[in-house]
Amino acid sequence: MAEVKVQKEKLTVLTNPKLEEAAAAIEKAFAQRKTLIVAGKCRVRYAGRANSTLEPGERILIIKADGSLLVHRPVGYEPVNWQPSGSVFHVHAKADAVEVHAVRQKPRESVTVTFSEIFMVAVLSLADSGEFALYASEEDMHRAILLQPSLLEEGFTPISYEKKVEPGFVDVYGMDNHGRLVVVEVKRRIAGKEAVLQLAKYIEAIKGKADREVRGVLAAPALGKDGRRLLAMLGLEFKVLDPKKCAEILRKTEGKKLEEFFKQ
Amino acid sequence: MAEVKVQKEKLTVLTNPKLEEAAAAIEKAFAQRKTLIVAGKCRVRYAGRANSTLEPGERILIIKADGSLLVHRPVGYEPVNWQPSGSVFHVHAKADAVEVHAVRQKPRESVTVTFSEIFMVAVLSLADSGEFALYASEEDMHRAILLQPSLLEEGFTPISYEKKVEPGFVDVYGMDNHGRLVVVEVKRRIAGKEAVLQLAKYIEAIKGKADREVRGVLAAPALGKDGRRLLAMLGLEFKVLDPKKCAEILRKTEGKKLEEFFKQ
DNA sequence: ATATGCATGTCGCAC
DNA sequence: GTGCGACGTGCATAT
Repeated sequence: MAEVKVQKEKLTVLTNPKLEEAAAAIEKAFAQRKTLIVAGKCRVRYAGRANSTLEPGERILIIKADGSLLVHRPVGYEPVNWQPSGSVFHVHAKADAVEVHAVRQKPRESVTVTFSEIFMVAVLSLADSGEFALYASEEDMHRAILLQPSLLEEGFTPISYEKKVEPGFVDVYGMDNHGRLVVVEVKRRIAGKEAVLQLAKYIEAIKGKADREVRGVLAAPALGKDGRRLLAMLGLEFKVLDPKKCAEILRKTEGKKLEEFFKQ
Repeated sequence: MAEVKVQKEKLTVLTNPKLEEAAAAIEKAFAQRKTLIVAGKCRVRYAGRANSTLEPGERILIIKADGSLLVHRPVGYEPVNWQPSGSVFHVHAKADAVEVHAVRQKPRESVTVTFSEIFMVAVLSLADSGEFALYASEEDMHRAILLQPSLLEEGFTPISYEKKVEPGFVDVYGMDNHGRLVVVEVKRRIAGKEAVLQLAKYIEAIKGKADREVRGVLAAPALGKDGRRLLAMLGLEFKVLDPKKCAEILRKTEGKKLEEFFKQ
């Protein structure tokens, strides 16, 4: 076993520790609310909304201070087992195994990772206050239409956004230059059948209440061919709207006019 | 810097390496298709389907042999940035930074992680052939109904499963003891409005083709109250079906009768 | 607490 | 490749 401690608070790494040493380090990491990385041979069981078993193999276990847990196999983007934040952890050193137990309530579920070998234990104190910003989300597209309604069509005037109607929420809702109501469904990806159906649903809800003519417009970067058929059948319209372009518009205008819309 | 190499093939850990040493180790890990874990202070940029920026902070970077990448902040179940498998990596050692670049095609997108400090580099060879099995999935519920149709109701006789109808796939499709067609939509969670709508859609498609009476049954562990209203309005039915119970039935019967259904 | 819809969703399967 | 729906989806938000 080799232990390397650097800057007591920052990083402790054990390589090929004895199982009991590993267990002690893991326990300590829990107590100190540190970030924990364990690599080793383990078996995993999950019981909760579903059940799962994972036979022995070499994986990476990550446990964070907020009570989230990840088990990663050596391939794949997704964790094979996990626990969202808010879990409570316990570790048991057995004769020839170290068992890490994670339980969360609501829903009641648990993950048990049983290590028969441990290659590495890393305990980290990570400080991270860096801001994360995402551009070109659907929300950005909504905002861009509100800021620059001509993106949708000349003469379009927004009335409200994310308006609650019976079946759910209308993304953007406004009026065209002929006085007709326009219901807009926005999608950040190629829109399919379900987007068209969603729009149709809203249209029906609005038509039932309004005495004006109502148009339905699906705004998305593209329209899948399945959606195209349905759209035509239902007498709805499509408008090309690129998320990146919307993000660009927001960047330029700095969103200075947005407050009027957002406080309504 | 402290380097600990153990079992050359299995594990190499650098703690507080100089940036150029870290870069070399990372490069080598890419070349050898190993699993890589880097902890350090970094900034992250993503450009692709959307764009994102993440200002400097201390995080964990994981890169797997299959070309998947994860950036984990010290809190949260989800990676703040990622790249699914199939990405190609490059590392650049700069004067006061190490830049890791991940690019994938289709969709074209890239993640760049720029480390200004590196606390740890761990390079691992992980062997994992352990089988993963999940129980109580929706698929298990389908199977359980086929094996033991009385779960749905006495006298139910399955005709087919995952039958293609115009709007999509019917989960299970059969006949009741009055000779009426039964369309079954299965959900492994509390069923809401969208499950009811999905069922209604299928019913309409079947009704158009069949000359018999058609019943629609939603089978799920529970029904949300929104779903309840809609279900009543549309004249559909609900049957309690517990995923765990279905998994139990499969476990007992060992699925010996399943082949007849699956080969059809 | 429940309901609703987005997500850089990812993934697997069928056509 | 594209379409389609499941997922232990997770997550934020609004009621």
